[in-house]
Amino acid sequence: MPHPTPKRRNAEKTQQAILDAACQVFFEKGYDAAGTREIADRANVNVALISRYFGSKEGLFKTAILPKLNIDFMLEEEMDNFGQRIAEMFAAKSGEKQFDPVIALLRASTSKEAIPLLRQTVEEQIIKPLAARLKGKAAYERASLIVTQLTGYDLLNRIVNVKTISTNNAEDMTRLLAKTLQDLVDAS
Amino acid sequence: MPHPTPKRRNAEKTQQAILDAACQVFFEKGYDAAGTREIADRANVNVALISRYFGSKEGLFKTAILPKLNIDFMLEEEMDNFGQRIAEMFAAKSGEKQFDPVIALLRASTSKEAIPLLRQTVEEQIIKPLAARLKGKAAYERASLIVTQLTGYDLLNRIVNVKTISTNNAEDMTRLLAKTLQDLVDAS
DNA sequence: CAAATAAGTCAACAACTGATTACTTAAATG
DNA sequence: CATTTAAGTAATCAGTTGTTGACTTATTTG
Repeated sequence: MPHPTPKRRNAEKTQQAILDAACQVFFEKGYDAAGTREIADRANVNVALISRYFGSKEGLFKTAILPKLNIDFMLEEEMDNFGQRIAEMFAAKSGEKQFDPVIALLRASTSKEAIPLLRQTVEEQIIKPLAARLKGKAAYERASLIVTQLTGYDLLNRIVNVKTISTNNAEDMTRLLAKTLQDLVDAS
Repeated sequence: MPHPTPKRRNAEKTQQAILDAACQVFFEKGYDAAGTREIADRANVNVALISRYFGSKEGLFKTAILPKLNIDFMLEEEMDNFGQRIAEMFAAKSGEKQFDPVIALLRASTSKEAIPLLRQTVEEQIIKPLAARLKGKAAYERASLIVTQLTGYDLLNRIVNVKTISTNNAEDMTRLLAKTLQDLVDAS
């Protein structure tokens, strides 16, 4: 008896299962290397349902990953200790294996189809709101450099796994990163 | 008469043609998206010769790209204007379409097979020599943060093509990047 | 309960991937 | 010049990719 209860049908739950599985696989493998069949298998769902519900792999990526990108929680508190807060946060998630939308996006950052989505998200959802919180001149430029620093940090630390970043001296690393970021926040 | 002179045979030149074409294609498309057939076509060479001369696509990548990564020329001059020099250099190559090994490596940075090669190169060929040129404490940590900043800058500026980085205010951008880098060089 | 609709399945397509094998042809060697 | 060695070619393998159309089955509606 392979199917005692032949599985209740529920489009909404199926779509959610696909979205959850997509997050996991895109996070682990990036855009290109993530196969629709693997996503469907992990969701315990037929491959064809991806096309049915999300149109295409690109549509699935858009629906699953992009909305998770939100840095509001980084900007809620005061900005005079932004550097320290963020540096500690990035250091803390160094070893994390759990889903992280930033890593998912970075792993997709070299895929032809994902780049336009990524570009818009970085501009609108990340740099723009950050710049809005910066007082003084050249807010966009400073925001951009904060984002490039954090981007490179996550890329080399968590994707390329460069040892000198994660293992050397975590305290020094966090302190220096905090200072670098805060200087960009405070710069005039 | 399709072949008036049926093409002189020269293994060395053939290998060089493959290497040159490989640089171009890896630079343009990254590791995964670069196909062996396209590389062979651009080199005007049969696909099978890639396997013959370089064993595999990975072997070709290793031979073609990795040796081009060399930051010695960045470290030859004095370090008290490092920030300004490098910031100007990175700003200048913003619009470049020509082969750049850094971009080639970045475009490969999310490919499973290329990551180990990339990691070792970043550690040994980039962070290590840079750290050796930094006086004071936490040289490795400061070198790492310089590299992460430049990595993120190139990734978002030249691969993702984030507009706020390239088009907004180039002067401010260069000035701020120069200061950020120099502070990390001078930090104690 | 029967008909209509929605949900899910299956098999296949067409395009592509990296790599290999057996082959042909040119160049070098004696 | 004949033979050996090296260089290059063509066809193909086995695998994967995203996507689709025809089908079956469950759920809801009248």
